[in-house]
Amino acid sequence: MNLKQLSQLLGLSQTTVSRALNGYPEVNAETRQRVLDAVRETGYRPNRAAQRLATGRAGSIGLVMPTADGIESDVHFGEFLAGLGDEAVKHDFHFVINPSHPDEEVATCRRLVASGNVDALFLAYMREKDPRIAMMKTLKMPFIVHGRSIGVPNDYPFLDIDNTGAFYDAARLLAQLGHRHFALLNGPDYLAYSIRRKKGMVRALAEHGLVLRDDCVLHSQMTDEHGFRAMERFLKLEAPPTAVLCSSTVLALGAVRAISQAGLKLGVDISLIAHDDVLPMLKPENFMVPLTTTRSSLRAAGQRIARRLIAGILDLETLPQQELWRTDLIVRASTGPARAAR
Amino acid sequence: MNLKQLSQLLGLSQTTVSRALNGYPEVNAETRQRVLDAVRETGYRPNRAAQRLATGRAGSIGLVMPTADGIESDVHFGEFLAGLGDEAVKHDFHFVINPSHPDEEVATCRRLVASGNVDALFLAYMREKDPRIAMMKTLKMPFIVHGRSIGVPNDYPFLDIDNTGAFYDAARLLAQLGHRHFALLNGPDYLAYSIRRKKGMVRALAEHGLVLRDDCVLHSQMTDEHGFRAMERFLKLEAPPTAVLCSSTVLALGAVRAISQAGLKLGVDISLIAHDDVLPMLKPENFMVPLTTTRSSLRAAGQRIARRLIAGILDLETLPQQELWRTDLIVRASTGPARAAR
DNA sequence: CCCAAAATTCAAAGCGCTTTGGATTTCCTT
DNA sequence: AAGGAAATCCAAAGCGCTTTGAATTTTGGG
Repeated sequence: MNLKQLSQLLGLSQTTVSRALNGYPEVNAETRQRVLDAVRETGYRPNRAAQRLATGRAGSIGLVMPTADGIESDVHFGEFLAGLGDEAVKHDFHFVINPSHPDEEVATCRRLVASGNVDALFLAYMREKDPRIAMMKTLKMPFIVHGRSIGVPNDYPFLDIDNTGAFYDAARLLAQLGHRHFALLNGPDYLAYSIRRKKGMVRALAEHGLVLRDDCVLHSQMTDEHGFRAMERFLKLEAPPTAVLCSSTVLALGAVRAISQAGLKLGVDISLIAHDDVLPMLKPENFMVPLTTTRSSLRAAGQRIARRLIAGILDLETLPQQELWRTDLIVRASTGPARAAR
Repeated sequence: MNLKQLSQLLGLSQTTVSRALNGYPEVNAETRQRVLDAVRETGYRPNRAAQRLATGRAGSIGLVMPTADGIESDVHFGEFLAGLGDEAVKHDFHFVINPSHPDEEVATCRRLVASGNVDALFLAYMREKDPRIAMMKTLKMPFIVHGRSIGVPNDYPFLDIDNTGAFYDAARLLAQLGHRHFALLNGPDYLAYSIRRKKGMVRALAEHGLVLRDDCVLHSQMTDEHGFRAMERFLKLEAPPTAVLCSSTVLALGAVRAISQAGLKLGVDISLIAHDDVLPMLKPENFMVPLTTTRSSLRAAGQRIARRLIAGILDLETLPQQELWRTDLIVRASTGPARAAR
């Protein structure tokens, strides 16, 4: 059943039916109702490909999923996607997900845009001097960056959380509690948020005359295993850290295990603060020793980004182009005064 | 730059250029090379919408992501998606992901198919007597089911793991070790795999004259928290279970915590076997007490499904229509003889 | 009642690509 | 050198929808 058949059935022109369907004003209310009824009865669905070809719009937003054989998947991606989905489903939008090797994201983005399959692009996993931003600015396609790059003009639409501030606050709290030896379990070193978090931490430490030693820093995918192994390694150092910052509760999971396996008590012998993306799968308050965290819902970010993207495509409303969300520092039992300071 | 312009530039007809691009034989090798060169220089990209409209093919596979505001996201979804992606990226396919409230999956599937945006559909989160299968059979679109429904004719293409067998084996092992009181931490009760796993477990127990008590069964989303709370509850029973089966390492994570919090030793006081989807984020061998598991890589399943789907669309090769993968029972330290049986 | 303005409806022209059916050239064979 | 097959290439017809510009019908004021 296509438009032509439907219009013949109704004894109307394609034009009128099309207009009735798309809410144009110049169609008689009664006629419109007839059309709508016919649609319901026949189950007519416009062919999206044709619609797209005619309008140039696609009804979908594109994203590049960094993945490849042998590359670990990122838990956080799914949660973010769920957020995008919550919002997208309300407007009958869908996503076009283009998998890409992490090192070919620029090319993949370009292809995705050129494919005409998407109305807007979502960019994430920002790197330092990320070339995708400059590229997107040359195209006229709406886009939003989740996160921010570093070292490029800051004049693109983004939604980011205050990573620097979050880790500054966290590190400061621990420094104030008297800790002197710090460790950081961070995300991949090429990602902007990792860089910012480290920077925030280093700044706070500097204000207390402290430094972050290179051998107390991990940069890796955020899995339980990496957290465990790194923490294990840190604890074997001659002056092991007593204060640890984690970029994810998943890393924290492994770290906590290493800590208790070493016979140390979290919140007593060693303090830990993790960044909490509010993954339903793993809540910091449910850890054996509830975790102090810097919190910001990844899912909420996804919802917001979808909202902005869709608004941009549909010219609905003008939402702010740049948002920087604060994180909440939530103190639980995993942080306590340093031993020596007691 | 479109086909018309490109063909004018080359002094050829659109037909010839199109054929050169799509590998048809009736075009001179030299001419083809000229076309290819021109494409490289101009950066011409065919408009997918037009291509789609003309061919009816979309170059993408559709999937429905069950999500909604307030509904927890499923960690396993991301890992599976990564698998799909690994394979899809090799053939320049992408996904169209349609978010849907879990209760409206049938309608969403139908819409997705009707939209003409996808060449094939992937179905997951199968339920008992799942209506999507019958629906898909009436349409002519290729599809693959991840998992199997229950109580419907078994004549559709699927890839499933032997859930019944996995949990049968696991339960039998524990029964043989002398355990008499069992518990099950399972996925949502309406999902087919949950039902099968329970069935396999119940069968093994029956063979040993044992039963699975209703108050020792949890059906829920697979999160750490649910695992923790349920286990906590189980341990308060008058005759607490000494043998636990978990549908996911994520549930196991919470369960293990509840167990050690109760002062019990895993593998000694209580035995636990979890199903392991091989999530990079959470490996059973890294648990404080390494977990005995039934293992089957979710990502591998994703890869395989994408492979079959794409082969189906492109008529590449004929792959088996139904596959049932065995799971590996891997014994680690979380299982031991029952106390009383020592 | 008449006529201009407003309200509806329509025919037809794309959107950019694939593909059918033919036309034109080239290549062999006899 | 003629005839037919093979190799190339092309014009034009869609694919199903939106949208422009115009035609037709209604409406309302004088």
